[in-house]
Amino acid sequence: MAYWLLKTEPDEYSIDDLAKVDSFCWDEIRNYQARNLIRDQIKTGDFAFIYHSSCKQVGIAGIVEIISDGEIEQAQFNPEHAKFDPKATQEKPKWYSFQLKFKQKFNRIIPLSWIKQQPELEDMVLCKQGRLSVQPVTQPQWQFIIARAK
DNA sequence: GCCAACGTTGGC
DNA sequence: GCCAACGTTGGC
Repeated sequence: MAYWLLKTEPDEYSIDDLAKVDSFCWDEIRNYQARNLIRDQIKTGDFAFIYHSSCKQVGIAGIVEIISDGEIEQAQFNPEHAKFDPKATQEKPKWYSFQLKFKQKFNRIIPLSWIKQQPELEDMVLCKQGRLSVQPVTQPQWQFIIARAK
């Protein structure tokens, strides 16, 4: 089982929105590093942090469970869709998505500023590479953050 | 809203 | 395949 961190702008879609639905398709990712992780590595039964970016309280807001492997994303084929990709074909899709479901909202956001201060978390992708919207989390990092959330 | 850091595009 | 120009992300 693997752990992940998923960024979202809460003004667009937040942990509270996730809590309202049975499941949700995490799509519209248009970054090759993230795409490769989704296509090749994300599996049913993995868990992920939901991270709120570009907002007042930047940080980790809660936990979701991954409930599908990576699957071909549909928006890329839809000319009406903002994320339509004219270079993608059914035979050669470019982008991938996956399904997830809400597990838990933390009582308080775990702030990025706190994460950056922890020596145990200094190797987190979040600290090293700001811009990756789907990123792996190691088990020690996951456990360390979970402990703080309690 | 600014702007640094990073990713993508496209001419050569 | 290099790299300059451009676009986007995302913290502050």
